[in-house]
Amino acid sequence: MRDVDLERVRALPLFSDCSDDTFRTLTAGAFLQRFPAGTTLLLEGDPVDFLYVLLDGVVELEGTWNDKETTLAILRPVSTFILAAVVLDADGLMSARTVERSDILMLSGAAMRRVMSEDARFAVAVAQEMAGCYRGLVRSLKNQKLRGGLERLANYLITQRLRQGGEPTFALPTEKRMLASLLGMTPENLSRSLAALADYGVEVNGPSVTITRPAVLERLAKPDPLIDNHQPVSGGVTGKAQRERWPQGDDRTHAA
Amino acid sequence: MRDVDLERVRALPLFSDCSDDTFRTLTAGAFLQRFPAGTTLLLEGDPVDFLYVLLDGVVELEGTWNDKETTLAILRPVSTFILAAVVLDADGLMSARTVERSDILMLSGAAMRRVMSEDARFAVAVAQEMAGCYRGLVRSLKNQKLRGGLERLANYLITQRLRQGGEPTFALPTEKRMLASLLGMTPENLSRSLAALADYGVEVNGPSVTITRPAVLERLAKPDPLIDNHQPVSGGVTGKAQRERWPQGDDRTHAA
DNA sequence: CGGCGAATTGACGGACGTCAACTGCTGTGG
DNA sequence: CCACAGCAGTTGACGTCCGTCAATTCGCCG
Repeated sequence: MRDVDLERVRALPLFSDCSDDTFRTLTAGAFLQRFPAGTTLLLEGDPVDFLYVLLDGVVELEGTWNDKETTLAILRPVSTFILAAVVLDADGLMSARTVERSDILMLSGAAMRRVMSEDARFAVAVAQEMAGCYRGLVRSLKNQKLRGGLERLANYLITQRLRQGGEPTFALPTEKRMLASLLGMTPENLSRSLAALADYGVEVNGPSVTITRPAVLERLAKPDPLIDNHQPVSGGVTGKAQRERWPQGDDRTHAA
Repeated sequence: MRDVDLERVRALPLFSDCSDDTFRTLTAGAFLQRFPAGTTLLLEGDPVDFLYVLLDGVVELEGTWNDKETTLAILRPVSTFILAAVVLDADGLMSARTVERSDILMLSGAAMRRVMSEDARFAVAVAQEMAGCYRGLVRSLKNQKLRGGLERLANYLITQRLRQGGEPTFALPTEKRMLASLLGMTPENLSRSLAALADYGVEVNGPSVTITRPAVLERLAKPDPLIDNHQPVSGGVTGKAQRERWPQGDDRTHAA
């Protein structure tokens, strides 16, 4: 395993604060693996033996019931997933699939649990990570229950624009069918909703979206700091005025 | 504060494993307070200074957006809430309201955070609690996105019956309007859905519900261990056969 | 060049929200 | 003690949003 990758893992909030000993123990038994697109890493209901760390690529977390499935999160590097199942040594509640070819680090779940009780700082970091994930899900649930499809889409676009640097035009991060599932609608309906947003200054061209009149779109979307987590991604420059309106700094995007 | 109450708090998974020192530190600065029904304990977006422990009564957690509100959880004793905000020292993402007169223990959030980094066992317990809450929310989100209103209701009734001891007739734990909000529907629609379940052997009389043909109702509901957390509540006796079908033992019902 | 799957569009139906009227219960004040 | 206001719950009518089915186009990869 390359030092570069090790550095990137060490830089994660989850690991940045633990002792060198702890970090060595965790990474000693770990292995880095490259998966092709479309690989199922973990099946809903199966026991979870590893903590996964996505270093490169894209991973989808999905849930199933009665032959229907829904996307619960779309992960990009660097993020960890299925932490909750690891902490509790329980079966996974969702499946994990690579969307593109992905480099994934796998850390022994047993080692994680062992090390937690020895390194309080690490245990605290795990608790904080879990808390951030929890809050991400609270946001998702409010988003789902309180907003209609069009509003969810509008807010999603606003969030994406900010996450990708704030330029008026940006690219959708995945296939539209997956995006539809994430937003809790059918692909057909996403298509129609995107068309409907033309009236609000949204131009769509394949995966490329440009927001020509942000103010108009915002009046429809009514974004809310208690639902939409507009934290800028690494490299994003956040203006002072904006930081004041969106004071949250915590919250992971998700991750089980 | 009475010893009886202290014992009950100490018995919670969150506190059962920490050192006496830790527990004393936490409870030293704590106070037990009795609130009348309908009291807002915490407003969405406000900073959170305390970890709340519900010792008696009923508390509702709710979220708001655009003049609409939705119930995210209904808590009964003994449970903690807004742990996530305390761990991250962040603003609450949901409001908390007493539904009935409630006895609530309030623990200093600052003390919680301080003590976590000193007592690894406690930090682990916090991480586990957060993980359980997280998984509860994953279930909620799947429930919301994958099932229709009637199916959510049917599963809710099945879960309630099991939680209350498995008798064919049991009582709804709250007003129907709040239940409707929890299930993500309007009161009118809950009313209609309950009526519709008559065909599946459900008899409703005010707050009292009796399930006359469980098998028929289950065929509609299709309960799933990866969504419905049928863990029996204290005192509930779980048969062996059932334990095998529902092997989960973890997961808190929710709690922020 | 042919085929498959993603995306779009239209037509249709069902589920769910909204509005309104009515019932029954409870607590309050004359 | 009764009248009445107020609210939870129910029921009906209606409209809208959204899912389903089908047909078509487009781009990509074999």
